[in-house]
This record gives sequence, structure tokens and C-alpha cells, in this order.
Amino acid sequence: MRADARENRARVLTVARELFAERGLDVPMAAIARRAGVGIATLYRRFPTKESLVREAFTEQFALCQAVIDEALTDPDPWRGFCTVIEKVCLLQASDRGFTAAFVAGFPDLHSEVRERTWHGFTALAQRAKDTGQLRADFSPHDLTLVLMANGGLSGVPVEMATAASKRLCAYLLESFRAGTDELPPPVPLSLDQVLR
Amino acid sequence: MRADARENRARVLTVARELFAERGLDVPMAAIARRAGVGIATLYRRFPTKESLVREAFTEQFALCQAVIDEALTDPDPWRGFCTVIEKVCLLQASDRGFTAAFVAGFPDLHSEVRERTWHGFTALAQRAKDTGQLRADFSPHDLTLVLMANGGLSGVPVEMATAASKRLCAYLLESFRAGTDELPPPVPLSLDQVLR
DNA sequence: TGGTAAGTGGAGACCCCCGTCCGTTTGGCC
DNA sequence: GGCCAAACGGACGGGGGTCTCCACTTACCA
Repeated sequence: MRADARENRARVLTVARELFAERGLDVPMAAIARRAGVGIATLYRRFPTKESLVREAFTEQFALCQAVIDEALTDPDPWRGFCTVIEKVCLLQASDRGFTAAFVAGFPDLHSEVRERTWHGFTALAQRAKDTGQLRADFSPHDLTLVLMANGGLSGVPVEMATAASKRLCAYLLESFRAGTDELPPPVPLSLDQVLR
Repeated sequence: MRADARENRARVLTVARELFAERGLDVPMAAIARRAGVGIATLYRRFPTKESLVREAFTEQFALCQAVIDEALTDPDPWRGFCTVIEKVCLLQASDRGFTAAFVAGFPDLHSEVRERTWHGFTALAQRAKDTGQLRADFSPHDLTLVLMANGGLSGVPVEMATAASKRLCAYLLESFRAGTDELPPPVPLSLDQVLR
């Protein structure tokens, strides 16, 4: 690949990440191209479809999620690890307006690679936190999806507000997750497959 | 208004409510017209703009919200009233995919009539529940908006799943709202004005 | 320094949606 | 039954989105 082409590609990706973060996934491709200082055709040469651009732009974020879970698994205190995961992932999601949409839009392809591992890791973490009696016994791993979806509902307001709201929501939820006693409705099997219709 | 016209209008409204509920607000006007068995022009004669159709279709739901709060205010147990409000409104929202969008889209006009009253009623209810010591002191009325936004994030999955998820989310949140002790991040002034950008 | 393949940009094809125009049909009163 | 305003429906204009085609430009190597 030629040098100028490589640089253009990188700039497009950067701009795409910025715009997706601040305005969501429905920014027109033309807007991305304009702000990156390239023509539309250039953009489409590097990313044959909008979906491919989205996926590429967010793989970094997904990897970050993975890293958060991996790191939490090394925490000697499972409950602290659990809280960290919820808080960090939610904050990641709240500070990037396109994140949730990219998550559900880009996931079908990242099937085996990230998804399985993330899910497995989180399930293990939750189990450990239950074993130490800090996480309530009726917590379901599906509740992670519940939290993610709920937290995703906070997008749409300006970012600072969304992150502040996310913090408060997480605090509320984590307080409930901590070994509570009251009866709860049954967990909803909100696996990602079902979220994707 | 002629008899057939009146009937057509009613059918359009019914169909619109159905479609908005199951597919969200972005169903094309043509789809509504087709399913109602009328031409597009007929639809536009009764509802000059899509927004007017949306508003008309959802006034019923908004009135229901108002009724829920009014009724809760008569409950001798403020905490029970508080819980009922949250649960019912969330369920209303979860069972209708267009509800949230209609809420933010149609509200600017319903300014004084419904909004002020709803907000005032809920604030009063929350204060009473605090006074009896059942609702945590650091609960903010803005947390209602937080709950609504979070709950709105659950839309997008099939309705039965969304309602089940909503129940579980509400149960978690209400458990936290009940006189807790842990420190919480400050409330976010998520008034509806700000949600509307 | 010149040739060439890789790179580029903008016009436009295609599609979907909102809202309008106008010729045709129909309900309901005399 | 006949008249006419009210009601109707489909074709169409306008706008905005994704993606393609093609004539032009430019980096890079011999």
C-alpha cells in the first residue's frame, strides 16, 4: 500500500471513531469523508461497506472490553473485579454514542473470537464473586446484558451527562447486586443472539 | 366529518399504535396506510405530518402515565405508590417500542399540560416516601428520568422479553432505592429538556 | 526523469422516506 | 335518484442516504 494511501486510511479511521462517538452510527459516510479530507470513493475503497468501517472502528473498543475482563479475573477480590468490569464497560459505552449500536451491529461476525471468551470470563468472575458471598446468589450472567442494554439507553444526551448518569446507574445497580435478600423476578435469557433479533 | 372518514381515521390510529408498538417510530407512513387499507393521501389529510400522528397515537399512553401517578398519590403507603409508579410506567414503556421515542419527540408541545403536573406529582410522591424513611434520602427526582432512559434501552428485543427484562431491572433498581446506605455519585440533572438536546 | 500502477474525487445511479397534487369515487341530503 | 362536497388513492417531487463508475492525478522505482 502506498504511503499516502496508508495515511489517508488512518485518518479516515480516526475521524470515523470521533464522529461515531459524538453523533452515533448514523453519521453519513460523506460527513466522514469530508472531515477526513478525502473523497467518498477513497473511503469506499478502503472500507467497501459502511458496516466494515464500523466494525474496524470499534474492534479497539471491543478488545478493551476483553482486556477489562481479563484484568478483573486476576484481581484477588472477585467482588472488586466484578464491580470494576461493570463500571468500566458501562463508562466505555456511555462515553461513546456509537458503541452500543456497533456492539450489536458488528457482533455477528466476531462470534467465536471475542464473544465466547468474554462471556466465559464474565461468567467465571460472577461465579467467584458468588462463592465469596459478596454477589447475590440469584445474579445471572444474563444480567450483564441487561445492564449493558439499560446503560445503552443513556446515550443520546451529551457525553458528560451520559457518563455521569452511567456512574449513578451503575452505583444503584451494583448496590443491588451485592448480596441482597429480596425476591427477584427470574433472570431473562438475554443472550446477545436474541438481542440481535 | 363523514362516517367513512371517521372510521378510516380510527382505523389509521389503531394501526399506527400497533405498528409503533411493535416496530418503533420509524415505520414508514406508507406501511401504516397500507395496513389500514387506505391511501397515503387519506392518512396525510387526517394527520398533516408524521409527528402529529405520533402525538395523537400516544396521548393515550401519556394520559395513562399521568393516571398512574395520580393514583399512586392516593395510596396511603407512599413507598408502595412509588414502586407502583416505577413498575407500571416502565412496563408501559417496555411493552411499546415507540413509547420512549414518542415521549421525547412529542413532549416539547405538551409542555405545561402534562409535564409539569407529572413531574410535580412524582416529586411529591418521592418526598413522602422519603419522609416515611422507606425511600433513601439521596434519591433524586431526576433519577426517574434515569430509570426511564435505562428502561428505554431494553426496547429492541421482542416485547415479551423486553417486559420480562424490565421487571427484573425495576426490581433491582427498586431494591437500591429502598433506604440504602452506601455512598452514591451525585444525581444527574437529567430533566427532559436536556434529554431533548 | 519518465512510465505506470496505485490512488483519487466527484457526479450520479439507486433506494427509501416524507409530504403534495389532482383526477376519480362516494356518502348523504334533497 | 341525483347532485356535490367531501373523501379517496396513487403518482410524483424533493431530499438524503449508500455505494459505483470513470476520467484524472500522484507516488515511487528503474
